[in-house]
Amino acid sequence: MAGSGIPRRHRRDDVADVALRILDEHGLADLTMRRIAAALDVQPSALYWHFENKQTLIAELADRIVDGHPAPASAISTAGSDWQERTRVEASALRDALLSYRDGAEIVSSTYALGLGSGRALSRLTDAVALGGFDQATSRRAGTTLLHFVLGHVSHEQQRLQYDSVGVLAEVLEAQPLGADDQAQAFAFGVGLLVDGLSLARLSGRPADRSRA
Amino acid sequence: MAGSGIPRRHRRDDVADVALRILDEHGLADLTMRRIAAALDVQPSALYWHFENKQTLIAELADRIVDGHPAPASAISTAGSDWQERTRVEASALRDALLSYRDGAEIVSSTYALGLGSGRALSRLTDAVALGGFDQATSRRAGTTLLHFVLGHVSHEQQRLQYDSVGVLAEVLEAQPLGADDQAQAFAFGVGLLVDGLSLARLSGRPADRSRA
DNA sequence: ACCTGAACACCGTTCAAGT
DNA sequence: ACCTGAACACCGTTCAAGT
Repeated sequence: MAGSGIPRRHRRDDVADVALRILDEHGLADLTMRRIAAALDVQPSALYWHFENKQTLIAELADRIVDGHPAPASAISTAGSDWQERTRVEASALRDALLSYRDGAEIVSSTYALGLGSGRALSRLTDAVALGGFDQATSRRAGTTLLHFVLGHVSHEQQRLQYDSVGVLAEVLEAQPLGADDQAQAFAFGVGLLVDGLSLARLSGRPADRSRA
Repeated sequence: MAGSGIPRRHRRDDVADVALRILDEHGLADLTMRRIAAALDVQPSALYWHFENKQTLIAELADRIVDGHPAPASAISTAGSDWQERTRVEASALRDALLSYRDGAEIVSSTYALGLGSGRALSRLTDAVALGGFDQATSRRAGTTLLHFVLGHVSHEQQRLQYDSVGVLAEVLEAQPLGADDQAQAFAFGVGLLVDGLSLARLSGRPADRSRA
């Protein structure tokens, strides 16, 4: 029986490990400090020796999710110095990373909003765009725009997954099944729009260009 | 003294009214059922006669926020049948609507993610794009992409506002002040990118086009 | 260095009963 | 039609004390 005898001892990484497992198996709503503690066979208060608070712990998870699934070297070398392809590759890799854990987009999105986490997701996208020779401010804004789109899209995508699995959302207006392929296509569409917009900015020398067709 | 005597009686709208006031004055974190009840001089359980649960109440607030701040008729008539201008106008009006209440973007975003709410924000953007003669699927995807960007951008914007006011976020990496004008410019940049991307799709006849410069 | 035990100050929601 | 009162089953966080 656990619970009697000397207390279990853990390191910071152990806490993050089980938190990530609970996240993936039960979702963000069930990721409570008390549940993490129970899985470690420890009192809830013990977690506060390892992490200042819950948000800090979640920020650690966000970094692991983003870093654990970088763009494959093969795709990067195929893209070469083609900034458009490279941007698509990085966006797609980020999507894969977020999809690799339940509620991954929510985790990364809230961490980003709070100004916590490494910011690696943003810098990857920004660097990919910068390959196109845009000035720093433009690259950063484009990176931010891409990040907003990716986080929003995947959040939505993951909510659908969850509801489809529980069988809710049936009675809502536009409830066609919307399979994985449709989602991937819709994602590529959005990224393509942004990349095309940037190409046009490069041609005309002006972002947010107001010229008419 | 309140609290003694016959119970206060309210209608559904009264509940939403004070909820919206609490949201704007104290933020989403302080928008609890217990606090709303206290402001109405009523027990928390009384709220469940008017709303099925908290999410349903929040969905009502989301609809009010979006509907309460439509694009001005003057801007719409100026845009005329110019789908690009109309899209910019609708995106900008949506941003204004979200900014008009504290944490407005979060409220609308979570409601949208849960498949609740009227979906008017999405349909306005989609309709604006459709003015350009795109097929229905393309208009819808573009509308979704725009919505993700707007929600993501304004969420971020409102988080900054909150932290700047409390004085946190000082020690974070990229902590330049970033005033209201910069935010508006960054917003216009993102919307411009999407609109430009769509223009290009229309020229070439293909969305997410893969042609090189 | 890492954890316990107990407490503090909260949450959303349900439900029988009242008027 | 609208509300009370009481309860249920939770939260995150703090802190003195233990080993």
